[in-house]
Amino acid sequence: MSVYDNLNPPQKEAVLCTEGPLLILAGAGSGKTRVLTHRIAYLISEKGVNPWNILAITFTNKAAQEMRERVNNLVGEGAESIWVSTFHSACVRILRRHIDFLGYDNHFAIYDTDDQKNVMKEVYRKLEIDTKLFKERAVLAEISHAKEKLISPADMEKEAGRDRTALVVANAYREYEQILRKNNALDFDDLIARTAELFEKHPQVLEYYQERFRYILVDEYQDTNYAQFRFVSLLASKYRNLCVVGDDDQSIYRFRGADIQNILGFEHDFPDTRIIRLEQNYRSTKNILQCANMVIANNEKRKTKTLWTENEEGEKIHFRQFMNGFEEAEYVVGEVQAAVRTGEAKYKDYAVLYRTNAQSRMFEEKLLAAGIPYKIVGAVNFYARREIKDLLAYMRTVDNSVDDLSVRRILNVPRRGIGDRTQEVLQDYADEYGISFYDALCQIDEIPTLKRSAGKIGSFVSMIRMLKTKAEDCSVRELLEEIISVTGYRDELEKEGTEESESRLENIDELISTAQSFMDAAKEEGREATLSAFLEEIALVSDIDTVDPGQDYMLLMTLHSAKGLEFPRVFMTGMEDGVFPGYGTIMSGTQADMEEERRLCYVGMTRAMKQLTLTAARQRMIRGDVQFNKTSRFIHEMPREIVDLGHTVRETSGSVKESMKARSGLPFASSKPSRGFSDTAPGIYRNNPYTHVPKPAKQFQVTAAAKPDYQEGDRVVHMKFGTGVVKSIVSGGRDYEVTVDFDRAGIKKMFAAFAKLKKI
DNA sequence: TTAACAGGCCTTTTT
DNA sequence: GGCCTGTTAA
Repeated sequence: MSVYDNLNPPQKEAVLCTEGPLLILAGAGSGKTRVLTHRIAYLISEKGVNPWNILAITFTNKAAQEMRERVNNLVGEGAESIWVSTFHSACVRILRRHIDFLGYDNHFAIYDTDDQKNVMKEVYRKLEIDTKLFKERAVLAEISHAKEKLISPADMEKEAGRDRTALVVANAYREYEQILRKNNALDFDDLIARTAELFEKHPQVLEYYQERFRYILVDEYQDTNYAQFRFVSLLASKYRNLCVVGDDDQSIYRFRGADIQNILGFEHDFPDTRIIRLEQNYRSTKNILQCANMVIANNEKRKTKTLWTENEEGEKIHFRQFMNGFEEAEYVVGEVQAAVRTGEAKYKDYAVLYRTNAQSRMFEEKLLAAGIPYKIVGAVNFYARREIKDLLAYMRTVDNSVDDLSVRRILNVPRRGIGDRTQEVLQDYADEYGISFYDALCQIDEIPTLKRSAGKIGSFVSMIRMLKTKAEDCSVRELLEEIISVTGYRDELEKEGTEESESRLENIDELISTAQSFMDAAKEEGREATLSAFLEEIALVSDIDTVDPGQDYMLLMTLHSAKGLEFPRVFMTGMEDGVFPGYGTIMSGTQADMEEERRLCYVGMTRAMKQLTLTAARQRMIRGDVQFNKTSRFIHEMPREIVDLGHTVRETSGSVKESMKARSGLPFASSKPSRGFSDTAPGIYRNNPYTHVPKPAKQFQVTAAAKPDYQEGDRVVHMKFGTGVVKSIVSGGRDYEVTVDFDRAGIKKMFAAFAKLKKI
């Protein structure tokens, strides 16, 4: 009896089939991590493959960590030389060694979204782009998409042709790249794109890694983008031992460039592919699975498959609707509290999932009040906090003073009386002589116009110099502590004495302990704890990675963050049209967009092992004002006979159960959406002890905005965009969404109440 | 040069 | 509701 006998037949087949391209279509909870880890073990112990020759790629650090642990347990000796990492960190490792082939310094910095925005600001200033006409976010998104497809600024420019708008973006892209290069920095997309470029331009480097990684495994293949596909296929093209695992039904990152074609066309990209399907689910109850299957079956674009399970039938799916988000949160908190009190469950058995991060606030308040331990994943990344970024910018300056962005960030933090004006002069000087911002600081005496600030800048420079010297022979932690004290950063916050400064200080302490544990970990693994390595690790860490399974707290996160995780009990909240699926998808989305939302729903549902509760609110505060939403269309797609609606139902209007019975036999999916659950009679679902007495119905009438006094085809004038023609007017619940083709600014979509268009 | 205030604009989703 | 930008007063 070997370890492989515990696998079911298709799983076993996937483990044993080690040579050549292999596509494993693994449904949710079908044990794919198990297959991957056993496969690695099999390669090493049965096939005599050198661990050194194996590369396993995952999407999140957490998944990588988990796989690493399981591989370690299975393999023992030699496991540490297997590369188990995310796309991003694998690429960083490669680039640190070989990016000099592309003319970069191997000490490059990694820019996060925040840094990218700052670079963009500089681009706008240089090219005199109007922030009103081109949103930074949008341009950055386009650049990102270009990089995901390995499109260079030159390609983009060609493609733009004579399209003015597209040309501006292409120019911005080129300038953006120049700044990054000058700062010796890469953004997230670059990590992949530059590695692919490196492989393509330097065959000898590619060959080195092809020899190194003879066996490649890729998890979550449905979420890879073109650049990642390139990276993987280049690496695998020599030995062709490529095993990818994925599930087209769980593809939820199309918006950031994931190309579902990668998985659907895998057999085409790699002829002679063996395909194995894993359809037995080991995670969820029959009811949960059936419900999820029913929902996903509404998608047209998918490889049809049906998950099944031998698990017990389990509880019904619970659905509860409330008057507002407030009561929804109270219900969730109450349920958890009750179950924990009776010993039926632990906090860590629970996860609360929602569509957007903004929805976490309500739950956070209630949990805080109830004294329940919880952790919110991903709301504001720890490393994105101001104080942390400031301190990291100091460290980055010490590490790589060509990184203008970091130097500029800290030049006047804490306040040193060096203002914008001075910065501008310095930047101009640096630009003129083609030197870095930091070098300009060093040459302050050469700039006559800055006599007055020369002293302040001089002392800043000597402080950085001192830190640089210090960094050479002290640990990361010592350097950090030195920075905190010598800059007066801590003193400044301590003087403030507000609640906010208090929490900032706490964060700083946490950063210090992060540095310490980084050093400890490095020591244990026999690595050197260099400053660069520390900065790199931090750049690639996300929130979910810091979840400690030993602690008993409940988790709150977006549906996206939940992918790859499982919980005994799951709440999916905000199940309303307009929230989930989102407003934008309903109003202006394509069918493909809606299908992605549905897959997201499927992902959420299949996270649950034993208990799944769906909640919705009738009215909800969104962006400051109240919105009224129908129950999510996804709810209506679930089979009603396995959904429990709660029991406390107002008798007068006929119980819900009664009215349901009248349509018995019909799954929700086939009754008209608006009738499946009552959306018209408020106050029916008084199904929890916290529910307040419902208010009179008229309070919940939707008061639509006044219809605009222009029509389709009319010429209108807008304050900023000038004149244009109205293309369409769509009623969007509380306001009208107007699409206008402006003479100068192009096509814009806007809300009538905001836009204040005037007919001319 | 900076702090304080008003107004615009916004939201998916993340490595 | 909160973040960012631009304006103004000190």
